[in-house]
Amino acid sequence: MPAPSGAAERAYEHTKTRILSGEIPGGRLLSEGEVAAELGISRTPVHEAFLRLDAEHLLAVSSRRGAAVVPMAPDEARDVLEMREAIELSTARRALAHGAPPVETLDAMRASLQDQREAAAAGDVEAFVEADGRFHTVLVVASRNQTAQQFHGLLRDRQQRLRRQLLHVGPQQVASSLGDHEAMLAAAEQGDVEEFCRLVGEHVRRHRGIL
Amino acid sequence: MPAPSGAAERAYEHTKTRILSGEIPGGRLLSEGEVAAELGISRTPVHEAFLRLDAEHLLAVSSRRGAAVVPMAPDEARDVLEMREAIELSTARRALAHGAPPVETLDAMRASLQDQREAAAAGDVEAFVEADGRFHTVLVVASRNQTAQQFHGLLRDRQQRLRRQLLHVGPQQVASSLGDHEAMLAAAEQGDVEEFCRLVGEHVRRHRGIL
DNA sequence: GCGCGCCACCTTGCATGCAACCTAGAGTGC
DNA sequence: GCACTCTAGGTTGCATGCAAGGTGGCGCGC
Repeated sequence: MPAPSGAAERAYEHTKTRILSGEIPGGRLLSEGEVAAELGISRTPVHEAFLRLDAEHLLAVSSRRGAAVVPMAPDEARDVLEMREAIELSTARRALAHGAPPVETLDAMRASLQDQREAAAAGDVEAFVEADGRFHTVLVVASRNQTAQQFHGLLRDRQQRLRRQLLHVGPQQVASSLGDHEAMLAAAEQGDVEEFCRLVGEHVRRHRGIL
Repeated sequence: MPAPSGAAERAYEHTKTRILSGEIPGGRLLSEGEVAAELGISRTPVHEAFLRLDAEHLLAVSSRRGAAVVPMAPDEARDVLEMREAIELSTARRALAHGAPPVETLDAMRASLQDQREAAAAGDVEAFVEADGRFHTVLVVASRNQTAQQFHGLLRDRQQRLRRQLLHVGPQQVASSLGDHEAMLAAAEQGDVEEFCRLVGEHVRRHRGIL
């Protein structure tokens, strides 16, 4: 996101960042005027931003009552993980349908994996989570299914929020994920679809166990 | 859709219906003022409706150039079908995880199937398509995965549009689908997850063959 | 005839104003 | 003390107005 030129875009990014980071707790009421005053813009673009966030199920706007940050149900983590698994399996099957993917794809996975190793070595959990997300996105993008990319992006946002508030990513999770990812990359390099899908399933199951 | 009380909601439903039905061809330029004048409301709620439609990838709004109805790429049908398969497989696995689903779920499937039989007998393709969509939604709802329901709803909208413009649903497709659905219901009644998933795969593959 | 620049029109983005509506709280009757 | 009403504040929904930006077409120079 280079430059949020429009006021509506600024309001959207501003509010979304604050919700995803957990700076605004779930259940908290936001008002359009409040955000508008913070950013020095009018209520109109803030209204649009709130509607977008409502469509992403991050905010629940009630007519003439205000907008509440959607609190996270314990089931939500399970739902989001399940959808991510479904989408990543489906896109992986397509991306690996004709054997190993092109070098650019593998290089992107390798680069992300290298970042993960460095972040893990440095104990930088934030950087690891970021690289982790990128790793899982590579094959989704490589599948060239734009709908899948759209859905996967929405899921990543919500999972980021879950991770901050429900899960506590510790060193052992980092190490475990890193190992899973290395195995997944190896399977992708050999174009072994079934093995890759099996690993995705295990990976998700492990995440789910943390709940 | 009981009563579109708000002006923004009216503008949304109005425009969406016209896009999905194919009344407005792909590539056609729409302007907010045009729709606002048609409905006798101001541009503000129309603007909001356009943004929602843009988020659903039905409309592409360009700043100060107008909004174009997104033309349908031939790949889009494949993408949408693939995502539907992924979501329906995932939700079916959960809904059937503990054997046969509750009676309400099976009854909903049976009711939709009965509507399909009647529509097929009467040669009413529109009614069949409607009941078809309901059938596929039953297990998604039964999975109680709200994210899946949200995604599946978006996919149904886009598939409806594809069906009107790319596919031509004829009597043989109706008969074929009806047969598939009956087999799927039987598998659901017996709680046979693997058989159900296999049938979903075949069903989707058959649809895909029409392209 | 052909290419180029300018201008008028059309479009959206945002600010502002007003009215409807919901909610919380004080005040009143019992 | 308790329930009820009514009012005052706050919030959104929508209309309107204005300005910035893009597009197409006309006219001019060649």
